[in-house]
Amino acid sequence: MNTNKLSYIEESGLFFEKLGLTRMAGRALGYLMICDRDAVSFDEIREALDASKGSISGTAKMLVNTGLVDAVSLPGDRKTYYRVSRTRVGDMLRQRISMFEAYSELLLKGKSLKSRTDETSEWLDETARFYSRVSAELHKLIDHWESGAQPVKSDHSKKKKKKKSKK
Amino acid sequence: MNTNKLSYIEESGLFFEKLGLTRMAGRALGYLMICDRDAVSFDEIREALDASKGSISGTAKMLVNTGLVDAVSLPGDRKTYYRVSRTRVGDMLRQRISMFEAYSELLLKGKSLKSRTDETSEWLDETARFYSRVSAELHKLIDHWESGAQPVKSDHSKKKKKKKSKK
DNA sequence: CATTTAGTTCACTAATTATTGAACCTAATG
DNA sequence: CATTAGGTTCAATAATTAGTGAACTAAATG
Repeated sequence: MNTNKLSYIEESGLFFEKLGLTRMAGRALGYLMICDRDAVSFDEIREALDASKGSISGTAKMLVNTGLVDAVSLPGDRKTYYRVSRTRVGDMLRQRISMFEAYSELLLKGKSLKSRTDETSEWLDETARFYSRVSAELHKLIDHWESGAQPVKSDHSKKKKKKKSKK
Repeated sequence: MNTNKLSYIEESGLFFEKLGLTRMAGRALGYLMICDRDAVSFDEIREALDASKGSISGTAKMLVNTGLVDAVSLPGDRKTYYRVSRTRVGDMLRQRISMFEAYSELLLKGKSLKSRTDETSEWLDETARFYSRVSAELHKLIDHWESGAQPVKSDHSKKKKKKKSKK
């Protein structure tokens, strides 16, 4: 594999590590993104990343469980293949949104525990409302995008891009 | 301190730990939110959290550096006091948005490294455009909110402010 | 100048976690 | 049935990191 691709794989490893995956999972995902193949076997991933079977085993499970990667099996072939998930683009964001909601709730709970009203309680209240709003707007944005403003899944029809209506 | 507040502090510790702070920093922030005092000294925090000076020292620096907490000093008093930051509500979100932008760029870079067009490259492109859009919309939302759609900072209008005179 | 106050710094401990590599498992194949 | 392919599991290692506590510093106070 060429140097650019190898360093992309490392970059991807570091990026997803920041998001809470393991570095190895980030590497594997980066590899799947750029490897120009429809699906890649367990052992091909292991070799490309120069890692142990144990590590790839855990990594593959993690990526499939979080929905970032799809496992693919083929008739007459006992290997498992992997590829970047065909899920909708918003799926990853939805998880993040739940953090905003949890934050909003944490702030409101904090406010309710206070026994006086002060600038901090006002801040708690406003910030909670803000993140609640952020969450709602993001859900709207995802729904709008996924409802066809942009084509998403391979749908076996002709790819014609419909223009987005102005918001 | 009552049990509810103590467990809120722990809950806050765990929450912010998930966001990448230390557990102690999350505890401190939770404590500042609910402690019903205008500002709290280093040693009061240390005592409330039953932690070491070293830990609170690092924690206080971290919270002030990330803008979540303001340090306050008073004339004729050599202690440093801390309180939940008076920054605008969007400040914390802005940092998160930069991750969406970084993600979008990572995906586009991945696409550019591919030597063929396939479903994965379409996915890379669309997902990149989606997160770029998410980022833009969030910036708009923050600007709108902070520009006065909702009151944010203690301004110099009708809100009455209390003077601190502690010693 | 000596003491006190308010923190800072740092070596160490404790805890967690990713990765390895070898042993193990199980379904398919010879 | 024995072997092999394709993983899974787990004990051990490596690496990172939070928190402690004691030694230290710098500024204010007596």
